[in-house]
Amino acid sequence: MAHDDGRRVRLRDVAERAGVSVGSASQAFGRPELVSAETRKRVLAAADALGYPGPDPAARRLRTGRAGAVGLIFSERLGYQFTDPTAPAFLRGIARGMQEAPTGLLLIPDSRYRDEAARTVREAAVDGFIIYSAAQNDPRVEVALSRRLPVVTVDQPRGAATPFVGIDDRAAARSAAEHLRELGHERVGVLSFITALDPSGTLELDLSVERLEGYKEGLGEAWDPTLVRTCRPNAPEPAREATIELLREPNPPTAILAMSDMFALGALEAAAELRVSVPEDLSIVGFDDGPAAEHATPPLTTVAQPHEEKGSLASRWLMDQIEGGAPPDEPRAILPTELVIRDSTARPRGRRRVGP
Amino acid sequence: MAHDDGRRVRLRDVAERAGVSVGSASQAFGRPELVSAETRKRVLAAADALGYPGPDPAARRLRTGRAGAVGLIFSERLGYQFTDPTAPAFLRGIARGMQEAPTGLLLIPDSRYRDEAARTVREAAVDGFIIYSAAQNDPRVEVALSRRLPVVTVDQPRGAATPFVGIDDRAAARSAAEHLRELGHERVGVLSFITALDPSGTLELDLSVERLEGYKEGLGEAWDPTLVRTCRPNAPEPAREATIELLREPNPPTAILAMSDMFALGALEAAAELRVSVPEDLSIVGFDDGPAAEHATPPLTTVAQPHEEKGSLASRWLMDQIEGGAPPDEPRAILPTELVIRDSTARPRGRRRVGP
DNA sequence: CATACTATCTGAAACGGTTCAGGCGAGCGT
DNA sequence: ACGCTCGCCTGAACCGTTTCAGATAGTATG
Repeated sequence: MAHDDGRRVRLRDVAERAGVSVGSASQAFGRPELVSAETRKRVLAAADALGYPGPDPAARRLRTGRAGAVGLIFSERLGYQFTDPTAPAFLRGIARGMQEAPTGLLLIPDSRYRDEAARTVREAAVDGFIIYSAAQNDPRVEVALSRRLPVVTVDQPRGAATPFVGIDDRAAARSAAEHLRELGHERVGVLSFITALDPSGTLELDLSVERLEGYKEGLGEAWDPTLVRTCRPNAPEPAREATIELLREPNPPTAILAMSDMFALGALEAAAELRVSVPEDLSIVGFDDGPAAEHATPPLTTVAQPHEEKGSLASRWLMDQIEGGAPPDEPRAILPTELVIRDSTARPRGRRRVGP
Repeated sequence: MAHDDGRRVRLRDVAERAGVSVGSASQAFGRPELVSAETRKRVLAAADALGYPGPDPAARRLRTGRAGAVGLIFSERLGYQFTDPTAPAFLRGIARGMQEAPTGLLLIPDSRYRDEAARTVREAAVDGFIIYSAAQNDPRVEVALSRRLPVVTVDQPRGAATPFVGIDDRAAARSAAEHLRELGHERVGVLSFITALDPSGTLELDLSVERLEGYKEGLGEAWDPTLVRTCRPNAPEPAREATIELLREPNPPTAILAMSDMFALGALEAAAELRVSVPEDLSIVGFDDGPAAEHATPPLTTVAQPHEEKGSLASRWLMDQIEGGAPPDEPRAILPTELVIRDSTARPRGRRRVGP
């Protein structure tokens, strides 16, 4: 083989061997309709003989200005976030929104050292970013914005001056709380991501503040701040512990509002452990309606949100910006949520019907 | 602002404004130790004033030859694969293995149109690929290999001449089968990804062939091909249906070997539905030991495999190759598996102890 | 037969950085 | 005062493509 001296094979080498100009060689790969079939064949043959891996993506990108990928900025460290059973649906949505153009998705892990994560964002070869539920002060958000690329924000942070896709967290939470009130519950525990009062407030997600407010509004006079427990991370275990704590109080709650299905699952475990039957002795409402909710025992009453739609809308908007240049007309979508009532909620035991 | 005429701000503009050469401006960003503090400050100030987004990643990459990202080739379409509860652990491992270098992870979705997926692979701006459980004939694999970049294969396909990380699927499956034999089961159903005889054999994963062989070996004379059911996709539902079918046979199996925890979960559902109690009337063995296994009712006996280790080893090997250039000495790691026995398996009911 | 196209190919100019060999003063040892 | 070293900076080459304005030749048109 002629050029097998450790050097990378370049388009120029291929062109040379095929006896055509570099320009033609390039066309042979990228725009077959511009060269004769004969030429194309020769170029391809030469490429094959030389073991040419195809046009270098970086060079192409430099010239064309398109990276063929979008960056996804997650709220938690890569490994951890994927624990969230909600992510798959979201990703599926993204994939659907990008279906047309063959586009890669660059996950940007939040390293323990935030500077590094920010650096990854700064250096990422992408055409745009989707920011998915990031913390208010995440440095990656700022860096992403400073890249002057199209950006779509999902869920968080709400403040950003970019197209936004999300839900009405407050109203959704309120509906969950109202459901419990209507059933007659008067002592309601809350499993929260974080409280407004959390000392490490730096990581604060406004989403959770909204939900907390929603719970409070929906609960009305039944709202009791002493029954609020903060759980982290978003997994069953911390919720299990918190629930056990709540159930062991002298005057335990008859219902639990969980900010995620994961928390609800933890609460379910706690109840089973303490032989408290759900929903007879304890009602539980989750949030998310992830895949597990339906299959829990008992099936979970929970707030359903359109994870997949969030993803597909976000990526479609992003692709539109990348291709068309212009942001969407109404750059703010608040998607509908729905309280789906299954078997984990009921009237509190011994509760008389309200009325005369 | 001087250059705010729609044109992108280039390093040259920054240098000009700061009154230094392009070279110095570049150093100011990339290698601060090579310029005086004074110069650096001026450059940064100029960049700030001009709204310079930082060095263009594509240009940098073209010059330096490093992309700062690795590609991950999945076995299923982007959206779907993440349904596999095993993926998070694997991803976590990858993230851990890449911790040092700030590196992105480019997910390469398998489009419905395979050519497109292959094109994404060909054009991806990455320094290497991790192939994770891809089908034998997946065109993306071939394309990835032809890019002449470092590659590490995980689980699948086994044939590839690249460093490989996996488990001994056959031995693992065998241990599961032997466990049932030791308990005294003689009719054992199998829920398989696919059979060797599958007509659409094009997608065949050798992994599942190995497992099937392992089951067969472990079951010995109890092996009965008529009790093998093929389920797809890897989710509870198809397994549920298959199990119901099996249980309704005239002479139903007393145990089930499932090739994944998802299948085992489906079997569990089927049993509950038919009021067949587990493990008394039906033993079930899963595969994977994903997060759900432990929390299933009853907790699942299953083959545990080190998902996270697979990820971290693969990414470490890949990074080593990217950085050092040389593949690992022993480019083949078979990680240990373990049969973890929980409560979904027991002696078949009415089964007399073996002996005189 | 001259003219106007059409089809195809060529060559060179970007694209936006990074790197590196040198140049230029200033400080230092003697 | 001389020669060195050292720190800092400049300028130009180069990374591997794509694109685009011509050049060329062959073909259809009038």
